[in-house]
Amino acid sequence: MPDIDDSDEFGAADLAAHAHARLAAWWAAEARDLPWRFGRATPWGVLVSEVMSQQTQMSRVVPYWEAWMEAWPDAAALAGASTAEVITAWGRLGYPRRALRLQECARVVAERYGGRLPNDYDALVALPGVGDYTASAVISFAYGGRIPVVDTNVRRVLSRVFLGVESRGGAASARERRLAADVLPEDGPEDGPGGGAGDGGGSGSREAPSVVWNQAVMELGAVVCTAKAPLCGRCPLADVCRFAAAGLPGLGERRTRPRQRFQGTDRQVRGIVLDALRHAPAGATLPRGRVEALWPDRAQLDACIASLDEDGLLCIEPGGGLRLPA
DNA sequence: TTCCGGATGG
DNA sequence: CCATCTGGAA
Repeated sequence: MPDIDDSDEFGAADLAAHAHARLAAWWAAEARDLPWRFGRATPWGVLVSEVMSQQTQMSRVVPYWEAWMEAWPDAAALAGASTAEVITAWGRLGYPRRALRLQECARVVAERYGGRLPNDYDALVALPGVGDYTASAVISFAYGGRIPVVDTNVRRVLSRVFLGVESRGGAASARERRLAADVLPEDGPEDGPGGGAGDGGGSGSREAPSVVWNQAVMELGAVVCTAKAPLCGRCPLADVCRFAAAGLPGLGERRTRPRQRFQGTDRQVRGIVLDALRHAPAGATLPRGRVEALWPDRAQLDACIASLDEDGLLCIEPGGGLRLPA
């Protein structure tokens, strides 16, 4: 289905030609040297980096990723770890359910795919903890495949540059997805899959234009084209950006819902409980008395413990003591 | 005080 | 739609 606004389509395609070259040059000069970039990580390592990065700033992810990959270099290794080890190693990255899903994912990859991460979208998106974003990111960044990668940063950048408006909260709109597909550069015949990480000798020298574009758009959104305070003075696309040309209308107006505070929420309580378990001796049970001292609101505490139990993040012993799952 | 690379599963 | 986690920086 073609875009309703034809003039917009042609305009976008025109801007894209400039944007591709500008962003590629910017990426070559400015990309942060993260350890899973430039062909230095296996596809599995790239997947781990994406899962960790979904929830945490890169600067905090890097040391966790390095320790994690050293402990469990591939899916088979992670599949063989105990759940308690995995939860402990996840540390304070946050959203520990994702650590469990990553291990479930590793077990599926190990058992069903012989330890090799699939390289097709349908197989990837069927893995535990892998949705559209992560599947696309793995195909592009790890396998060098040509596919749009759409996360919040990408939506914000593309919407600003090509449409001149802020992207809206909630799921990506059909128009945003179409835009991401429309402006994705074509890859030359010699730029096909395989140029990325994983196979290819690890030089990481030449990535396909679509791969560079995907990474560069995300990077631009992370460090320059930020939500509330974009650094247009340092943006390689500033002179072709429709949002800048329009005077940044409605800058930062994106969320429909005000952000939930953290203090006093179940999320904080769950974090406190899990952190106590991480610091208990390996395999030990945290006695009920110690558990009750963790949070003054007994009803909330017990509700959170029950939800952690349901999530598989801890086990409740008969006397009310808690321990990490085996 | 608000913001960060908010995606995934229910 | 809704819940999920953390801590440092701006």
